Amino acid sequence: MELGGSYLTAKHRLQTNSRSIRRMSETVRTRFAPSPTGFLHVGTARTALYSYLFARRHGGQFVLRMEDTDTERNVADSAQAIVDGLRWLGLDWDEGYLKGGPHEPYVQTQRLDRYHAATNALVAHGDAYPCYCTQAELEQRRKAAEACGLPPGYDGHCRALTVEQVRAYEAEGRKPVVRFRLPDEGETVVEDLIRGTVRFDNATLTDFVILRANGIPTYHFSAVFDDVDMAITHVVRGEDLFPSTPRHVHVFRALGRPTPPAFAHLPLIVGADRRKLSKRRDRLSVQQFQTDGYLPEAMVNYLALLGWSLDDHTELFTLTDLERLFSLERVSRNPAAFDTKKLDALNGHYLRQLQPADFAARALPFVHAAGFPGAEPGLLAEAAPLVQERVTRLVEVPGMVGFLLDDEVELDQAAAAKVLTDEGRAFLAEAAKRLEEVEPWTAAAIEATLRGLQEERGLKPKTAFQPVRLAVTGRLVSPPLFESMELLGRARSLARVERAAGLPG
RNA sequence: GCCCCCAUCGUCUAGUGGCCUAGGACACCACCCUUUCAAGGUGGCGACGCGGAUUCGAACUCCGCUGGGGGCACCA
Repeated sequence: MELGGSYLTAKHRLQTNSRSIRRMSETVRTRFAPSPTGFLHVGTARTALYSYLFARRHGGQFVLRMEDTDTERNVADSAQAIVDGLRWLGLDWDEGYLKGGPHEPYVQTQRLDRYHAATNALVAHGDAYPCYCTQAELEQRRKAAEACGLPPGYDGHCRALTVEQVRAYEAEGRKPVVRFRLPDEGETVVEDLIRGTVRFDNATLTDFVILRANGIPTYHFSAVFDDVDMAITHVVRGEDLFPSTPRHVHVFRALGRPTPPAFAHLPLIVGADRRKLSKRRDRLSVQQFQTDGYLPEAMVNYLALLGWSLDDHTELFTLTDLERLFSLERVSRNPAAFDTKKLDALNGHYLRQLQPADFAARALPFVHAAGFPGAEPGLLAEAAPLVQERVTRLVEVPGMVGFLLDDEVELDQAAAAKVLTDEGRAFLAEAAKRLEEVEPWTAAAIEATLRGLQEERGLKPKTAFQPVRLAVTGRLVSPPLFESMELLGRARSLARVERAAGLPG
């Protein structure tokens, strides 16, 4: 690209670039445009969800675009991590990154030639101009302005440079940026689907950089350019971008789209401390929730509820439900605090709803990772009904089924001291004998036998059964006892009961 | 400092002038069920930030205040 003198000579107004005129098509097109600077953040994920849902609800298209113009902050593999997160949540995109489509490429650093052509045209048209101010100069003037109580924005220093001034700067070896020229007077109106009509006084808006000295555009330009180029009809994004929207409105206009897309600025998600979610304080990445044992169904449901509601009582939604019911009109305007408790409750709900085989399949990786590489899905599926209503997250499953997987269980010492009294051990000894006779080895038969013995001895159920539970599972808290014994099998159950019976009190 | 947004139980929210002595969910507490832990059931605790104005009547409208959040980069 060329900068400098060429801008000054092209004083005539260019014909509006026909490519940038793109009527709002009837089909809704939304996009999710993350920066590959890390993992998929829960706040970002919610933005993606709402954007996706809005497109689906209206039979439109959902586009995935990578905004990697801050090359300093790009993190290797993070685009893939974001994609993985979206796929895990079940948010499929119709075109874009990794999928291609009519507006390729969908990675901004691969679109530099387009941005250059467009910024050149903007300069020629008078909507933008090269600026040679150095960072140090800007900083100095900003401070001076602030000292006088003036806004810290750009002061328009390079707005009307003479040819001589430009030559002088060029001779110094300065590399210019390109700034977008904003009106000094009047007001800019932003129409927002969630916030309504907001007016900004143009006097508070200052010229901003759209092309860096290194030839890479800034977000405020590339995002707008691509939204025009990709025929995006609805921009759904976080509220943090709301104050930048008047700038964008002007760039849309300059790019030949006098009516910008519809905007929907979502309220921010804040932490339990009501402050912006922070990588340091909060668990933020969708992947982290995945490895902590949350189900995508729960995550989607929770995120949907975090700033949106259907009515005064419906709380459970599948992604498919949401694709039918979601609406931006019902998005809340106040920032929502991320509350893990509610997520936990939803996760427990969805965990309990899973078919045993499905539950087993989802829990298996967690069981394997917890030190039971030999665990079989079949056994897990059998144990599922006992475990499902007792866990909140998948990571808790191994702890619950460990006694079925370990050849030997280690008895909780404190529990043993409490429960393996003389009375308890006597019960265990007799129980072992009777258990040998139980036929068939089913929970019902085991229960009948043990309950018979307990009543015979005049013991309270607790006094009788807690020692058995400890013997069989190693703990005083476990899945239902008789069902567990059935699953464990006669041989292992008996061995454990006998062993505990013989232990010294 | 300047600009913008927001304001109902601890949290997510319903509520768009009378249906509200403000509804639901999560959390919490109690009870029931029960061999443990859960799950489930029943009940309870718990909110319209403050001050004006409009109105016969304000959670709902308007103004001010207070409080919270966001933004003012060659980050997005």
